[in-house]
Amino acid sequence: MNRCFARSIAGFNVNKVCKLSCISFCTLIESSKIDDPIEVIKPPKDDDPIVVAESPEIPIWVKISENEDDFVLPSLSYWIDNYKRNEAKGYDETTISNKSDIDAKKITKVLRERFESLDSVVQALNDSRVTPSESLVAQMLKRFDNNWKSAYGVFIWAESHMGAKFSPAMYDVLIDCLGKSKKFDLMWEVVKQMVDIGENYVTINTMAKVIRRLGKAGMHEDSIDAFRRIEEFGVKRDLLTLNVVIDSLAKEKNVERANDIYLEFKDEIPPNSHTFNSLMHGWSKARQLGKVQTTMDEMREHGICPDVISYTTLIEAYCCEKDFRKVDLLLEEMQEKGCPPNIITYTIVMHALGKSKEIDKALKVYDKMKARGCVLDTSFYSSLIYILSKAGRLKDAREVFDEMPERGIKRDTQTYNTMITSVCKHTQEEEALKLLREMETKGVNPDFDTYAPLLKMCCKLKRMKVLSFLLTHMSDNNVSVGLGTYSLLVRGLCMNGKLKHACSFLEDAVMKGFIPYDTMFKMVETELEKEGMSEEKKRIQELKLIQPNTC
DNA sequence: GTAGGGTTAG
Repeated sequence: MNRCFARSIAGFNVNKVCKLSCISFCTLIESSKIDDPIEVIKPPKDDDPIVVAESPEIPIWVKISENEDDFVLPSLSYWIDNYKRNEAKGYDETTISNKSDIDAKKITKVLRERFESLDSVVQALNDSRVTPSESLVAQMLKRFDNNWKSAYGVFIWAESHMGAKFSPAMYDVLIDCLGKSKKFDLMWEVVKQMVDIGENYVTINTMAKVIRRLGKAGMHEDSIDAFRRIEEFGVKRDLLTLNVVIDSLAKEKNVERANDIYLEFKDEIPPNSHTFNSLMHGWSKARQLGKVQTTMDEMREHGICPDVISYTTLIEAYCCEKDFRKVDLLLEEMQEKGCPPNIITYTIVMHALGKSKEIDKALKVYDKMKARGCVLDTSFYSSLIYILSKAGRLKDAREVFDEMPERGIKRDTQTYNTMITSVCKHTQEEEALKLLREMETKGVNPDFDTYAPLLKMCCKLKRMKVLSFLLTHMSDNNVSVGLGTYSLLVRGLCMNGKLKHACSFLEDAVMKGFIPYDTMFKMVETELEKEGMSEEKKRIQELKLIQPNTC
């Protein structure tokens, strides 16, 4: 009785009847792309047989809709072609019942619930009767890396079933995840656990993650402190770790402290080019051109010759000042000194020219490189696509994108992201979704930056159905749906008159244990006020008072 | 994780 019959799911032929368990059916429904031409005759309930039949007319989706508004009737028929193709490939029950896939989906389903505490996550996972594996955990940590409670829950649950400790690398992933969510007490607890497991469990990688995550959270003194005490964790305090802390501080807008640390330790730990390059980069980002130059001088005084990275950093600093005359001089100097510019140097120069509306000069850099037979890479092309699109030349940008394979350059995530962003900026919805689909067929993995412009565009166009499709798509592709996503959605929906949806996303974020930015609340409240929706406003204000559970 | 992707609107 636990089996049910389904017909014509997701483009399967009507004549082809497949047997699916309830769970398979639900996972299929959950993972199915938008606008499948199906009609669920009977809503799925546990242990209930399900009958699905093809809708005779337009595709209708009747499943799980509590709110009609969420499921706008489809217009994106081209997704359906995809299914036709899948059908041709013989996509059937065997494909969808792949065990590890099913496990991943089961776990994901469990983790999408809202949990009060870490213990309740672990409990729910215990009840799921899934047997954990190392690869399943790795996948889930990635999928939920913006959601510490789920990630840590999976980790604890799995380790308790595996009968052995995870590898140091897996622990490092957990450390990074907790640091990303600013759960520093928990992060340190895990570091201590690692120390207790045995020697060499904590490595320079672990401590680099700790230092960088503290730095990113603006806790610069804590990150410096972690470096000072690093030997307590069995990691040497050497040039490698010194460079990590200097680089982290320089990147996190605290190059002054980075410089302090360099001065404090330079006698004990003699710096190398890496140290100076990080400092130069920090000064450049702080828009302190003079300091970039003096750091380079100091480098020479230490008997270290500036390398291509030092020069490139200096050039980037002049690019920020739009001093392109000086940039040209430096490019010449590099040639003379036998340290010629490389592809990265040229990409920076071209990009800066393009951003400064000097598109013709930027294209001259491109021509020069082509003429010289330079090997151009994907990042270079992404820059080119970006500046062309920014200059309003979307057609040219697309042409460059299309030409890449002919020139033997593989289009990667970054290339697709740039193209998708460009197309979305011009609100070409179909094109944008086609590109996402193309990524799928070409096996290029999407990341957060792939979805962000698409989600924004959907907010603008009020495409709620596509939006919900994209969110599922994200998670299915192991791109974690975190605070960044919620923030984008709340803002986007608020600004485009989808207030109720903005509220429910805000609520969802709180329930998932995220602490929304103040601006998210403010924006929603102001809009609700404007619309005179006092009931909802009260609800949101109450939401603010909910203190997230820390364990 | 020593240098290259652009983000919040009006």
